Amino acid sequence: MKKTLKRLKRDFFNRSTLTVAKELLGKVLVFNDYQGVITETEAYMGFDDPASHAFRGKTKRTEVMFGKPGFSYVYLIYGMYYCLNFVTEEEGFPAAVLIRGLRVFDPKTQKEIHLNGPGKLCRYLGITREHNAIDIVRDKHFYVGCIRQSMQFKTTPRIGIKVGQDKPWRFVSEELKERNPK
DNA sequence: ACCCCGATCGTA
DNA sequence: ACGATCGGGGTT
Repeated sequence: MKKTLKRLKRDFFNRSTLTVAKELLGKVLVFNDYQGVITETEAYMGFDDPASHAFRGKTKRTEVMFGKPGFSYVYLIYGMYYCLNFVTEEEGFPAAVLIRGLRVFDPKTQKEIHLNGPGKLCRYLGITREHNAIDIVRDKHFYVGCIRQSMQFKTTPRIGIKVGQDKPWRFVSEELKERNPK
């Protein structure tokens, strides 16, 4: 019996970024033939968050962060990895949630694997710059669905940043048996 | 035109 | 602990 997967609508993303980041844990990311449970997220938001790409104002790259909630924000980091975010909050307020961890069923090994890390996650799924600024509330092959309620999680500072470490805006699912990255 | 450096990862 | 690798964004 297949569980029904209810797609998250615009209203889900049009809320406080911290709320969206926490509630995305346990939700199902659908990307083409892949489905995975989100296990780790980080929030980047507003004009007062120095770690956010939008901190210094709107640019070509960060434009989508200022746009409507429910769009993807994909960028290249360190010249070799992509990172996937979902835009949150009302249009004009720059904010997004970084997807850092995913449990997926690997068709090759027939085993569930844990993609821990935003770069590894995008590399495995095949997410690139072409998948930036996609409306994941409307797209047929790229969206987020819900099969269960909420998950237990812990809260920590964000990873890999030199500023904004005072903000505990990383959320990690407690159901993980694997060690935490870093 | 130039330069610095990053929301990472794998190897040492 | 460090190198790979390159585009974004600030500065000249």
